[in-house]
Amino acid sequence: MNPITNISQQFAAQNYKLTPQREAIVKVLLDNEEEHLSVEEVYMRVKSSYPHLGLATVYRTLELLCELHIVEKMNFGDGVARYDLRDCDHAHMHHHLICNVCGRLEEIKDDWLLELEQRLEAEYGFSVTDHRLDFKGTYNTCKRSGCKGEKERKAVS
Amino acid sequence: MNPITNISQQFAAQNYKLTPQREAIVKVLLDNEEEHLSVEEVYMRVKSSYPHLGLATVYRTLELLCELHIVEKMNFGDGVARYDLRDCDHAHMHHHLICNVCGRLEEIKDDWLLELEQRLEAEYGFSVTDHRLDFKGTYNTCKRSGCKGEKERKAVS
DNA sequence: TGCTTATATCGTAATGGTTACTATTAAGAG
DNA sequence: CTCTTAATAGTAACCATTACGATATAAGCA
Repeated sequence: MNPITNISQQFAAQNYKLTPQREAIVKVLLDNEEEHLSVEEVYMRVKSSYPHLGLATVYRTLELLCELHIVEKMNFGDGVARYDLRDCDHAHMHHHLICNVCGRLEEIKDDWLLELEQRLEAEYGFSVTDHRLDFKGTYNTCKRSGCKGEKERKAVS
Repeated sequence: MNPITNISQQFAAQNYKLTPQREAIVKVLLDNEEEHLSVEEVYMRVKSSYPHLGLATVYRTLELLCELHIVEKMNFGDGVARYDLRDCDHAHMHHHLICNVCGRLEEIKDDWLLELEQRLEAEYGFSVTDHRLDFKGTYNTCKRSGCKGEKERKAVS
């Protein structure tokens, strides 16, 4: 199904309207699915298709999308919140690799934690609704070139 | 070894001094090892043993402790940075359970990810230096009482 | 003991991401 | 068409964090 139609239905299901502004924001997210955009970045990009849109609307819309579990808010420790479309029912099933040297951020789509989550349920009486798994380290192909260098990285989120 | 002495040596090893202010801050961290204190919380507590201490010093000291890998800076999405003493060589070997209902935060000391990290090395050419694993969900013993209620929780980090 | 230099601290002003607020506009209901 | 409610725009306020200038403490050296 067309993802916009799909999201529109999710809005309607909870008595929210998919206004042109909201639609423009959702489109930016869909067009940049691979990236983790900050509010400011979303704002910049949406301006080209909807120049009159206000920053506050971006904040409000992203918060709403979060509530509807359409996007996920995340924080990589660089001082700004970043947003990521959730992949339908695979919701939380992805992890991140963050390179200390070049800052590259790769997403891994597999879910490696099902077994662990079962163990949490059994041993801790804790039923998981979401998780987050980030690895920091270096790509072996990256070890020589000091694009940013580990030294100047700010402390980690 | 006395943890203060140990940390003092780590300071000296990198030509930093363990001033009374810094020592007071470290002591607060040691005395609250189980909690993840925010800067403001550290500031409040350290005031009782060192009333004259300034907020900026807390910020600077925690940043320094971060650089020395004595504490870890983390972000749980509540808008403030929180700090956690690193457990000597087990550095990154702990995970978090965060309860949606009551907001409780439990720490799990085991490292469950060694196998995964080997796989990352082999399949992705990525060598891990640190990781972070947080689970969100609910404790089964917690399901009834609506201390905070999931509804009013802010969107997740 | 004094002088010099570097390091830390203090208090506060500035910064910048985020939130709150007021007026205005658009959408539905009757 | 009018009333009511929801959404947006623009901006002011908020608050955690950082930067800054002045003062104080410690170390090195004569």
